[in-house]
Amino acid sequence: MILLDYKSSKPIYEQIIEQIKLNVMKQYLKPGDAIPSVRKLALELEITPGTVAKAYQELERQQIIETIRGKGTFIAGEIELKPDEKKVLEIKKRLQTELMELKMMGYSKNMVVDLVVGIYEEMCVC
Amino acid sequence: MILLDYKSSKPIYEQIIEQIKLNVMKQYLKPGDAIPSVRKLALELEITPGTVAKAYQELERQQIIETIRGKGTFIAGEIELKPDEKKVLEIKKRLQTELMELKMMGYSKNMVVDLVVGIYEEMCVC
Amino acid sequence: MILLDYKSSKPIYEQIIEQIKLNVMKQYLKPGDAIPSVRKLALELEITPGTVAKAYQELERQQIIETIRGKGTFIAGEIELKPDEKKVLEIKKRLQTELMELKMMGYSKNMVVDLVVGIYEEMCVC
Amino acid sequence: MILLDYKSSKPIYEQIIEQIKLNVMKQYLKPGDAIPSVRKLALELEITPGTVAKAYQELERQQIIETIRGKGTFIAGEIELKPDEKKVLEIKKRLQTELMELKMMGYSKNMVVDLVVGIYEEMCVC
DNA sequence: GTGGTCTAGACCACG
DNA sequence: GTGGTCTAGACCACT
Repeated sequence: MILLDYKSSKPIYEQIIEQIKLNVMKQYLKPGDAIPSVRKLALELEITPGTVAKAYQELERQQIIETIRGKGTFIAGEIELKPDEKKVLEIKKRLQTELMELKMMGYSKNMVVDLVVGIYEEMCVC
Repeated sequence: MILLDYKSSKPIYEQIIEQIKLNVMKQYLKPGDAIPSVRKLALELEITPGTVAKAYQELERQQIIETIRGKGTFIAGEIELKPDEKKVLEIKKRLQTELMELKMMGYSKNMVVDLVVGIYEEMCVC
Repeated sequence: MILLDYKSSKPIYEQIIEQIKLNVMKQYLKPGDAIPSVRKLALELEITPGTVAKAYQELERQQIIETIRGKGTFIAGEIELKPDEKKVLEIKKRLQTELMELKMMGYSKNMVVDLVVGIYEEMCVC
Repeated sequence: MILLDYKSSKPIYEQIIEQIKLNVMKQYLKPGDAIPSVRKLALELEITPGTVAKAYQELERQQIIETIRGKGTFIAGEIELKPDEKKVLEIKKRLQTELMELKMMGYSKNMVVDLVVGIYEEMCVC
């Protein structure tokens, strides 16, 4: 369910966050579903519990998951869509970096759009 | 010409690389144009020369610039477009991360496409 | 009568203690009134009896309730007001934390006082 | 400058967060001021660097401080006051808990207001 | 059983 | 020098 790239420079805890978000978006994980306990996932991924805990805490901060004391961790009931101007700006900057790389490799506007649409559609059930 | 965000988590040297590439793409910098020496740029940006040197080294490796001993540093004659499968894959992964964030903020496919087209067009003279 | 927030970081048993105290203060519960047995309340709140028992023990220690073997549990006859210097100090510390958060959100002194008065008045029959 | 209560049940990293916020509010720390490095503060407080790092990361998330790569950590330039409905509700709940305790010790409305005003005024320069 | 916190180290990239 | 990440444990409170 969660695949890590241990060689990646992207921190493991961020990879976990992303994978779970992706699973939620693809509706493999639905509101109320339990996700593995910190220790269980740590064993499964062969990492230390602290790293999983860090990921879970960030996900809880983002209200993607909810922890119930002594019970476990669950996908949050309602995930609110709140557009955040500041965050969009950051994302735009990062997108620019990537689009620039593509453009330098000869990607035209249409090719870029096709690529983006492909990624977007693959990401959801819509 | 080069604007740095010292608070950003993106390394300064990467920001320099990116800004110079952007200038090339917007044709503010054309093949053969001189770019400031390491020391001069370091002074201008109020950073240490080592950081600028690191950026220039990487740009030279990517054949965006050329250093001619005793003369200075220049934008490379011809920048070749070489689509690199591996690199595209990496970019796709990073794009997915960003698109996911947008989707979680309520961005529809069309909104994402608009955003991307906007960034792409702003990036070039086309 | 007792509402729990299972997602809250505040322990369930503490929530029970607080809710019962609140009921006493609002005079929904008066000296001599019976309160549900541990098992009954546990069933009602869908939690384990141990958690309810823990709450009742603490309430008994604070002389808010009294357990009469074979009869049940009741609101204590007279609840004494004993100002406890040490406890007030602890409360002040915690209040400071909360007031600081409010201040950082732009709450002026008057706004804070209004808020506090509102909470206080809502809490009692006065 | 930062005093910890090692016996407190309040996590050390939260105590650090609070103390720094307090210092900012009292204007002992002003925008642009450097705060001790993770290692330095850890040595000073005789705790491990990880705990300090956790506090600093949370403060950065709240935009109270800013870290500049390889340089250090500084008080943020502008601290924005953004009232957050949800957060206020949480604070109200916690305030209710504390006010209830006070009321049970015989504190009248006026006494509570005096206490709160005292804490608020002590907290700032205003 | 659960998650939260903390220790005492380590390694890394950055400037 | 700086902060960020991670390990491999430990202890705690809660259910």
